Amino acid sequence: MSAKKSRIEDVAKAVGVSATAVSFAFNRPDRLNSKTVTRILDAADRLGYSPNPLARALLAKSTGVIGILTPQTLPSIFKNPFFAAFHEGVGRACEEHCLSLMIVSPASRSLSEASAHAPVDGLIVVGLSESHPEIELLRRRQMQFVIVDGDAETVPSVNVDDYHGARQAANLLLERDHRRIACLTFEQDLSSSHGKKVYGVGRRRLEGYKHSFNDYDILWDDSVLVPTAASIDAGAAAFKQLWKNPKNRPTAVLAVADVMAIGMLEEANARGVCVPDDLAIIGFDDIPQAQWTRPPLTTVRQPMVEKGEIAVQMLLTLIAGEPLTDRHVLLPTELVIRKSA
Amino acid sequence: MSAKKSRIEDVAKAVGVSATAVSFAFNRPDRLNSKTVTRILDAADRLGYSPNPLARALLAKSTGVIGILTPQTLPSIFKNPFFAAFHEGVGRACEEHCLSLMIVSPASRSLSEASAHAPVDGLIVVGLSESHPEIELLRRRQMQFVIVDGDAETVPSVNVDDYHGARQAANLLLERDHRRIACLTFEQDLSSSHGKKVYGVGRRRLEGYKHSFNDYDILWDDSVLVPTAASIDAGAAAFKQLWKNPKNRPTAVLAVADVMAIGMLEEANARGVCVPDDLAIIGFDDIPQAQWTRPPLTTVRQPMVEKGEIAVQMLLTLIAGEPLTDRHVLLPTELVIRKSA
DNA sequence: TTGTAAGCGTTATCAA
DNA sequence: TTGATAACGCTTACAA
Repeated sequence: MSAKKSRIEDVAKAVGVSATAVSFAFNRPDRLNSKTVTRILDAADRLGYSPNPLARALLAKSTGVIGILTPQTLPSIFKNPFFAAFHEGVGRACEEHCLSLMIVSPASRSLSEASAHAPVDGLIVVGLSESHPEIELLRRRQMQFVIVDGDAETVPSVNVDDYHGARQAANLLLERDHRRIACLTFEQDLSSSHGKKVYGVGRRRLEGYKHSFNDYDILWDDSVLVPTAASIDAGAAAFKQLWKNPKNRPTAVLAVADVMAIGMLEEANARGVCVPDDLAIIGFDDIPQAQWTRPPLTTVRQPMVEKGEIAVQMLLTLIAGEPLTDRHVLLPTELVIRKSA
Repeated sequence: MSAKKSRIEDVAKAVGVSATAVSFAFNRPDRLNSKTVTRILDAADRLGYSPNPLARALLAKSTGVIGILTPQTLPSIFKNPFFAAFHEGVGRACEEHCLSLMIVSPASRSLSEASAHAPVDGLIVVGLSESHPEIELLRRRQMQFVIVDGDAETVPSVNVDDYHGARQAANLLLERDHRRIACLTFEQDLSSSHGKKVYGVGRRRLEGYKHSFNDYDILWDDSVLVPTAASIDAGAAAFKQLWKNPKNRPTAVLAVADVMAIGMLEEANARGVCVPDDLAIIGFDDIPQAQWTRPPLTTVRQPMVEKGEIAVQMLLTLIAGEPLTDRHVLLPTELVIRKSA
């Protein structure tokens, strides 16, 4: 039915020149007689020819595409406002450098397998630490990449000051005499690989909470932890779980992500539990929605957009083979006090 | 410094076999002595080898990546909640088929130029009609693609019933005796190419408004149109413009996108203008945020997630060379009455 | 069970 | 100003 895609040879034959000439017409028009260029370009247009990007990239060893790799599923990434902001930053930098962006889907495959199939010049890996076995593989394959939101000593990385952000959040609650505080953690925080906690960010936030608890001589008991997926729904579910047993209800909640906090807050509202009087809530991230909840969410702000921009810049200097002035960027966090705590 | 990426030959030499054998070890392990396979895979692992996806794709004529192409900039796409929902649907389908997703950046280039550089198996084109010259090019290049939110008679497309959604929105206002109504339109709606309006969706929504105006014998005057970018900020700016001249203020606003409506609503709130009493507002899309505004936004709902899913499915059958049962999908819209009108 | 050789669609080098 | 030829890194008949 539909004619095959035309190749460089087809154009060459149609015009009566060599393939080289056609290539030149597209890439170095100056090296050809301008009349020839016109003839070639005309024929190309007529035949609907344009150079195969794959063949081109194979030779150039560059596709003009960078990828984002993270263990989460595609739909959950797009549902997550943190990623929206992060992508905005990444997108800004891509735009600036005429790069396209690929969101690599781990799907059923392993991360490294997925990334091995991805025709990208480099990868931004979100939420995985250097010690993760999949990361180890990327490195062995000489893939260029930057870690975002993960522990890294060797590999270039971008992180925010999770620890101090978390301390400020916990301190606010503690100062206000909360003593029964639950923590909504990332699900991965409790899993480990080779005896090391895999997910650096959650661990650092948890450590911040923990140390503040210590300062106030509150004994830390892992039973305060509620592993929660990064979504509104999961936050709502966490509320139900926490509220089930009337004797054991917390007076406050620290969430490692705003989405969880917002889910919890909405569910509390729906059940007639008053925030912050009956339950104080503090989130983390300061996604735009945090301002619009009722009451507005107290949270720890991190520069999500900037994080994305910086990650791309680092990746690009890496790809260019230039030295990085700062291999481990640490961006500040800041407690934003609104009305939920 | 860093050793070059290892190629298939390196592995072959290390093991003392041919490149073919290495290829087989990865792709048809059954065709090789299982011991040989192990030796090869071991060596590959040791050398950090994995097949070059570009070379592979060149041969297979397939990359396992589909692209999304739209005239907007990358950051504005990610800031736009409509795309978040749309991407969620696209992501769901990609996940299901083990596909990765590429967001093609037009950046400074023309759309067709950008897409010509994209190593994808097919494209979902959002917001461009078939008659657009860039689309014409895609087609001539034998690129597989599906149009979303754009007029199409030949090319497969996914759209929602913009016209009737818009009519319902306008009718609600008209029934409630609003007579001075402004319309926030997409910026592209007023531009045209070859004498045809380029952006089908906005045109259809506008036509819906217009016909309802006619039904109520209100004369349509293009001065009610306020071209507005698809962002909260632009919506806020539109409010300022509309409110500038006290004699000319509308009593109601129809926005072709929720983001515009929300920007307008927020700015109205900030200025002490009461919605819906001083100004009624109706949006379009029903993004999640529409429920959380104060007052909650009355709007026209469209199935954004489903739209994305369906677009991918169509694209995949197209790529597979199979016939499409329905080349032009039209999804329903529905007026959601909340409190802003 | 393994290897040889051709080819995927380009671009780079060098010569004409 | 143009063209032959050899890469790029892999897969796949076909042969051994």
